[in-house]
Parts: sequence; structure tokens; C-alpha cells
Amino acid sequence: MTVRTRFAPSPTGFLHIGGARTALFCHLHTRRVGGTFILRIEDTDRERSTQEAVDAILEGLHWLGLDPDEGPFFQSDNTDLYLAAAHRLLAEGKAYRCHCSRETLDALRTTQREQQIKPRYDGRCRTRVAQDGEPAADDQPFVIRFKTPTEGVTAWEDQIQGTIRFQNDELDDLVLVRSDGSPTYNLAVVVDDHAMGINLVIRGEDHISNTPRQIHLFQALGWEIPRYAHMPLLHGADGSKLSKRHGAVSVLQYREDGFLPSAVNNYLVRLGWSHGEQEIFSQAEMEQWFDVRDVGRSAAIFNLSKLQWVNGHHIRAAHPDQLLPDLLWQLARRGIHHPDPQLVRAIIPEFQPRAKTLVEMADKCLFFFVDSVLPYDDKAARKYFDPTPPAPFCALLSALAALPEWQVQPIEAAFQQTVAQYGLEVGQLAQPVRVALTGTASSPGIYETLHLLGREKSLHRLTEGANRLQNTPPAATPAEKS
RNA sequence: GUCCCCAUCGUCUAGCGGCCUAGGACGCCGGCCUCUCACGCCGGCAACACGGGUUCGAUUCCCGUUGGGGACGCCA
Repeated sequence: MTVRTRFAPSPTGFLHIGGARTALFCHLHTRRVGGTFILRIEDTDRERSTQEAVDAILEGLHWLGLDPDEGPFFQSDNTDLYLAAAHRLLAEGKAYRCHCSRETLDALRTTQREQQIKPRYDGRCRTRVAQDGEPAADDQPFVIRFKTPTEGVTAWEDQIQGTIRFQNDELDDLVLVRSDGSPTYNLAVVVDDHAMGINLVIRGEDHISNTPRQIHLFQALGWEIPRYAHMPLLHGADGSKLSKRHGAVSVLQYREDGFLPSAVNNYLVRLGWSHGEQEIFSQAEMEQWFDVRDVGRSAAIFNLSKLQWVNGHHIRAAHPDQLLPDLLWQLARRGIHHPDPQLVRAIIPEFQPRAKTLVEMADKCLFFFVDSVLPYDDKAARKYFDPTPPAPFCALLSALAALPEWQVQPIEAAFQQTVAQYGLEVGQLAQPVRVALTGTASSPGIYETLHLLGREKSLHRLTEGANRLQNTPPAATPAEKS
């Protein structure tokens, strides 16, 4: 039988990293078994659902390469279906009308909490109906409640958690239809899971307590119960469920921050799942090996530095052309709107091993694209540049200026010659040159940097550097002071 | 409070009774490489929550304790 899974977010906010992981697990599992991955937007709460959230979720999934095979479907389009199921249950005596006011229910819960027992509906309207038939007060607002079995146990073999069982008398009669006539979550889920032929539900373990209720509904409606796999939650640094308040940001924020979707997926898949001692996975490997039944049962804490490390791997493994659009976008955000695409493409390989994110890459390569001479970093200037004697620096400048061809080999030769002439180590010349070129003490190889920066910019910056060296009085000249 | 779930280095994990003086990865600390920074390589620090069982033998099985998380809505 073909596996059909669904990812069912409610559009009340962006897609955060925890939701993305749920979607990823659904997606990967269906890929491996050749199943169908369905996206269903659970917008039965019309008050809190927004179009912006729908768009953000769609965009986030798309960025991660988790586009659904079917959907998105919207529960708001299926209201009739849900209500039909509710009325069928009502007609079959498996549900009833409850006229309790919110105030009554609030008071009930308050009392129960005070008595330190689990807050739950006590079924007072269920018994009244049993005695009196349909209550007369149909003009009064009412909700439709499900008659939850009062005895026995409900259990299922969870694909991740193993056997989970609930005592039925722990559960109360849940609301199926609100007093405004709209269906609630548990009803809609069951009707849709059935209607869409969902046979494997992969979701967060915060839904475990909904599962016995949903099983009851499947049974009452006479429908086949899907298999369930409840994934352990992803926790924030404080160890509690990821929330908007604590650490949960949109997955699209990770795009902004220079992460690759393949890296985010790779990082996420290793939270609760492993394949031998392998850490780095391609999308194809994940799709080939991931099985939801291999997922562990304990929650994981989100760890940014591991994500960064994984991202670094994916940046290094990527073809430079793949990185080009993202780097151009990052440069644009830094005010570099029309860099020479050839140059950008050419420098990428130099920065792949040097950047864990594209943000870092853009920051580090910025010196290639600005026109003005960069201000020198204080520490770099003090340590490497200012102590440099002007003579070899100027000699190198002349040698470079005289180069017939601006290529790596001749540049290196000029360096070697100057270094030999003055009896220096390469670093003694390379570092001040690096500071003059980049304003910092770190960059790709100095020959490559000179070559890629180009003759004009290089000579200009070196000339400025030479001037600075020559105009700076030697460090220890107390003469001027006294 | 009640119910459900979880429990190996700081973090992610391997381990499915003896192969464990507990393996890998991130991070951290040394070192090597080296024109800098990275990458890469080598090494180090670092964990089976506790108490009972079961067993010839428990990280591994069972029970309890403690700790953590989740759920208790006319939200999803």
C-alpha cells in the first residue's frame, strides 16, 4: 500500500525550525518508500489564521525543497465535510449538544484545579440528554460534543514511541463543533486524514494526547485508523519547546543569515536520527536512508554552532555557480549592487573553505568590490603594517608595477625576488601587503588576492600603503617630542 | 495537580547482555601544515542521573526515585 503522509501546519505564524523538521521527516520518509507527501493548511481557526502566514509557510517549505506532492489543501474549504461528520455522529447518538456556557466551564476548571485533579468537562449535558431526550433550549447557543468512551483503554503502536496507552476515563467529551457552527481541530483532522487517505501521521509529540481522541473519532465514524509516528520535539537552548518567544525564528531567517537549505536539512535530520557515524548527508542520501522508525525518542536541543559547521561543509561541497546568486544577494545587501559577475564567480572558490555562512563570505570578500582604499584594522596595522620598513614594500610595488602580465606566477616571482633581495621571510612582506590590500590581517593567499583584485586596484592600494609607510616617522623618534 | 513521554560527554548521537579501560561528531584546549585566516591532519579534556532487582555478567532488561519535557481550550 502506498504511504500517504501529510504536514499540517496551522497558519498562525511563520514556519519555524521545529516545524521544518517535522516537514522534513515526513518528506524524507515518503521519498524513501515512494509515497505521497501532502500539505494541508489547518486554518479552522479563522480568527488567527492569516494569508501572510500561509505564504511564509509555503515559501519556507519551498526554500528547503520540501514542496508537497499534493496540496496545499485548506481546511477552510472543507467545512461542510466536517459538519456532515458531526451531524452524523449526532444522529447516531455518538455526540450530543452541550449548552454549558464558557463561564460554567471556566468555573468548573477552576474548581478542578483547586482540587488538584485534571481539568476536564464533566459531561453534565451528556447525561441530561440521556434522560430528557433533546433539550428544549435549541434557541440557546450550543456546541456539539463527542461521547468519549468512559471505560476501557485506547492504545496504538507508535512508530517512534512504541506502545502508548491511555485510560479512556482520563479523557473528557471534546467539542466537535463550536457554538458559532465551526468545526474544531480534532474533528477536522480525522475527517481530512480519512478523506485524503492518510495512512501514516508523522507529527510532533505534543500531539500525543490528541491521538486517543482522534482514534475514538475514527472508530465512531467507522474509518480505518492511520499509523502514527510522534517525533520528539526540538527544544530551544533553555530546554523547553521552541516557541516564538524563545529561539523560534522563521526558517527564512536562516536564508537571510547565509545558510544553505541542504545544510539546514542535513543538520535537522541528525537531530533524533543517525546513520552510522556519518554526519554529512546529501539530499539523495537522506531520502535513501531515512526511516521514521529509526528516529529516537528523546528531545534534542537546537545548537547553532553545529549548524554552522554543517553549513561550512555544504558551502565547501557546493559548486561555485550554485553559490553565486546567494552571494550576489548578500553583496547587494551590503550596497554592492553591480559587481562584476565574473569576478564574484572567480573569488568564490577562494572563500569556500573560509566561510561557514554566505554572510561571512560576503563580509570577507567585500574588499574586492569597494572602490575606495579601506581603513586599516587597528590591530592589523599595529602588528603587521606599521613596523614594516618602507624599502622592501616599495621595491615590491615597483616590481609589481613593472609586471608585463598580471598573473599569479609572475606576481609570486616578484614577491620571491624582493624577499630574497632583502633577506626577508615571505610573511614579513605578505602581511603588510595584505593589510594594504584588504585592511585586515586575513585573506586568501596573497598572490591569488593580488591577482583577483586586479592590477589597477592592487597598485592603487599598495601605493597608498607605501605613502603611509614613508610618511610615518620611525616608531622611536623622541626628538620631535622634546 | 492529573495523564503521557523521555533520561549516555556542555550539545547531537553510537550502543539493541559479555566485542565498552563506552565509539563518533560539534564546541573547547594543545600541536602539525602555513604568507595570514580558514580548510585539512594529529592529540587532549569530557558522559552511562540515583537506588533496587533479573542474570554468571548490566550502559543495555524490569521496578522505583529524582530530573526534564509535553498535554490538560468553543487553539492547533
